[in-house]
Amino acid sequence: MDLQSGDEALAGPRERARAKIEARILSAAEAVFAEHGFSGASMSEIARRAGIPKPNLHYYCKTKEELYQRVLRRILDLWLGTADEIQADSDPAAAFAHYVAAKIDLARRHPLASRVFANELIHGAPRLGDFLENELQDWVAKKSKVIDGWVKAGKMRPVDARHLFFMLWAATQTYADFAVQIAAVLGRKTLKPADYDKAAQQTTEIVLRGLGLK
Amino acid sequence: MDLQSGDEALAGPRERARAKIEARILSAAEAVFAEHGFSGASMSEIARRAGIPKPNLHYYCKTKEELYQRVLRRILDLWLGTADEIQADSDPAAAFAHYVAAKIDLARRHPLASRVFANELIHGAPRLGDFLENELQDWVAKKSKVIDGWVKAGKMRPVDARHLFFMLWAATQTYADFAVQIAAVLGRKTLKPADYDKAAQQTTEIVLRGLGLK
DNA sequence: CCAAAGTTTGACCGATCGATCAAGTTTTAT
DNA sequence: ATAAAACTTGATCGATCGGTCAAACTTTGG
Repeated sequence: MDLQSGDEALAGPRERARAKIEARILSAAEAVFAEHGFSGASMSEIARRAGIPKPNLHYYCKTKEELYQRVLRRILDLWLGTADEIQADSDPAAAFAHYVAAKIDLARRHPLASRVFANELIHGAPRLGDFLENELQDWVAKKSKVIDGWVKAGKMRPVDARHLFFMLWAATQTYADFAVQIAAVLGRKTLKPADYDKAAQQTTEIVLRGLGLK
Repeated sequence: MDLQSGDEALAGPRERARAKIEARILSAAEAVFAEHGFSGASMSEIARRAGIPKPNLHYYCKTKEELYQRVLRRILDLWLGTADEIQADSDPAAAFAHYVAAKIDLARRHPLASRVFANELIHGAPRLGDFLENELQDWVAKKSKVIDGWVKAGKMRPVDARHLFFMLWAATQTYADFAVQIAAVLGRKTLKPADYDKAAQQTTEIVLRGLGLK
């Protein structure tokens, strides 16, 4: 037998199995939290959806609170990861078009994450810690300076950058958070790729024109 | 039965007392449902906030489900009651400006109602019945025809009316549903009247210009 | 090989939930 | 006045919740 095989030293079967099951747990938890909210979600259902007994779930995540925090953290990092295209030397029109497209794409590819975050906000963000006051505020301040610069340079119409972000966030994330409503109005069971494309196109059109960029 | 319901001024002291306590119950329930969602809300807390013992609450509303439905109904009627200004013979610019202002005003004056509704949508609208497929779809179809008419008459740029409504709903209701986030970014504890005014002004500005109405 | 560490699981606990009951009090109709 | 109807409330129920425990099983390191 190959006792000297080095593969296992880097990532033994146990470590790999643990990573795999933790991923299944976080995925199941995200889905259940998105569907039922924190209070409505039960550890039993999360365990069932993850395919493990409930005490086993508590072995990996001591409390429901800790599990929720881990799910939430992953979502916040996903959230802050967008809008790299809003830079001082970017072309405003292209940057906003790219940002809207990226946000709509996020709503399409990660609707559950968006819903967990939205649910947290709706209920007053009791488990968000200081994310809003620190990380998010800093993020907005940084990006707002860029936009203010564009305005001062005469590249776009004067605008309150923070309220502009509120509008962009709302207009894009609504396709994840309120997909049920949108699908019903459009007469569908679920949203189709063409719906997201149309959303991105029209939102971009209105916003660019509204900012004097088209 | 010689008594016709509906007119509280002509009703006896008992009817008036009942109307009063039922209003207190619905108000308390709306607040608790908005804060904790359906699952997270407890009949005990609703009773406590309404100032009555729990069994008394069950006397007026047999089940938590029934109480929630009554709260929800009131909200849906409030929701459908806006946008009377979107009529074929209206001026598009004035109509949209009025609609945005009315929606922002609704977010300011009834944030709890908006949050209960948003919470319901986020979790897949399991208790909305056929509201989305019937009442709301009809509402949107009617208003969309008006907008399509404006487009055909060359009064505004071509636009998908339904996606336009999704954008307007999102951009306005975000000031109710995600007020915590917006307040944090703006560095406030709660939103000020000036914040809502600025939101209405800038949203109107961008939308009108985006639709070629300014 | 063996003992320690890591992992899995059925059974179970106290707390809280929505809901009910039965015995009260108050109001209404006659 | 009186009985029926409407309303109030402390006590309590079964169900479900988050979480724990102890006994098993599996993998790891020496």
